[in-house]
Amino acid sequence: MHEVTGDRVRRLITDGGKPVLIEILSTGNEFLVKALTGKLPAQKFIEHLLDEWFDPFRDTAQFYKLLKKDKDLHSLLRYTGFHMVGIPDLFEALCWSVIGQQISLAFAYQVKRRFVENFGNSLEFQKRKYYLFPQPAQVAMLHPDQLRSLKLTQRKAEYVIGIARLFSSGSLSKEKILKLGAEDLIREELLTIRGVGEWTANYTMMKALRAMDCVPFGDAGLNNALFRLKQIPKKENRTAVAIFFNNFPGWKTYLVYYLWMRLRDKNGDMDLNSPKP
DNA sequence: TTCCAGGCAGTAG
DNA sequence: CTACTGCATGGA
Repeated sequence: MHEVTGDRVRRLITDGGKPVLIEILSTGNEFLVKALTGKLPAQKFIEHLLDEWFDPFRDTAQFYKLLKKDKDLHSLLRYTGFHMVGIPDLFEALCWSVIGQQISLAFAYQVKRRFVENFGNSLEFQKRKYYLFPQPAQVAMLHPDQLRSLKLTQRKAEYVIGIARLFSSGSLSKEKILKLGAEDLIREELLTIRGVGEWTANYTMMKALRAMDCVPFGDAGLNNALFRLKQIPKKENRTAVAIFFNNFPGWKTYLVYYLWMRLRDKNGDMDLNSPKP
């Protein structure tokens, strides 16, 4: 769905009309966006997309100040400058988090790739194929067996199709969800969806809605990271996790993101002097 | 072989 | 309310 080379990324987008392949170049101070095929959507549309995707205007100074207060968290400061990558499309975010439930990330990526390549609209440019995430209306018509063959479980196949139906029928949309306002109300609403539990609701809210205080309780990776950094006594201790995060009001989501990055760096022996992003 | 992955719904008590 | 179980695959 997106292709990164050096300081630029290509991605197929649509504002409801014909899909357009765009290329975004980051200079460090600004994004330069151009259409490689077709016509670039309105400036407002592009600005909004970049906002939701890269969160460029977030002032993280306060967050780093909080990290500095705890010695055990100093290793997270090596990610200074990283802003959380979002998933602007709510349908995609929900599907992705359902797909990723309970399985390793590597496997989850494989499944998502198969899903996108089988059911997403695509466009070829310079001999490479670029995909949009599958549209709800199309997914709504699938039979669970079509998703099972991509290695989703029967349950997950039902969840994904069910979510697609909610979107294609119009009973669920990002606009409607945002209109609820308070994070608690949104979380409550998401939890009524079959296949969406606490983990998925929080993951979706942080990635698609940019809610700032989301903690995906129960997350295996998160628990591991906190245990390694000596922030919780045992790997599974919901209360300890909650207490830990309460020290970071307004930054819980970012802290989760940084902890996930920290986990990726294996044993934490990354060179602290490596260049910053 | 067993255990665990960026969980959830359904059921029993 | 909490505790338990089946789901399904793949890597360690």
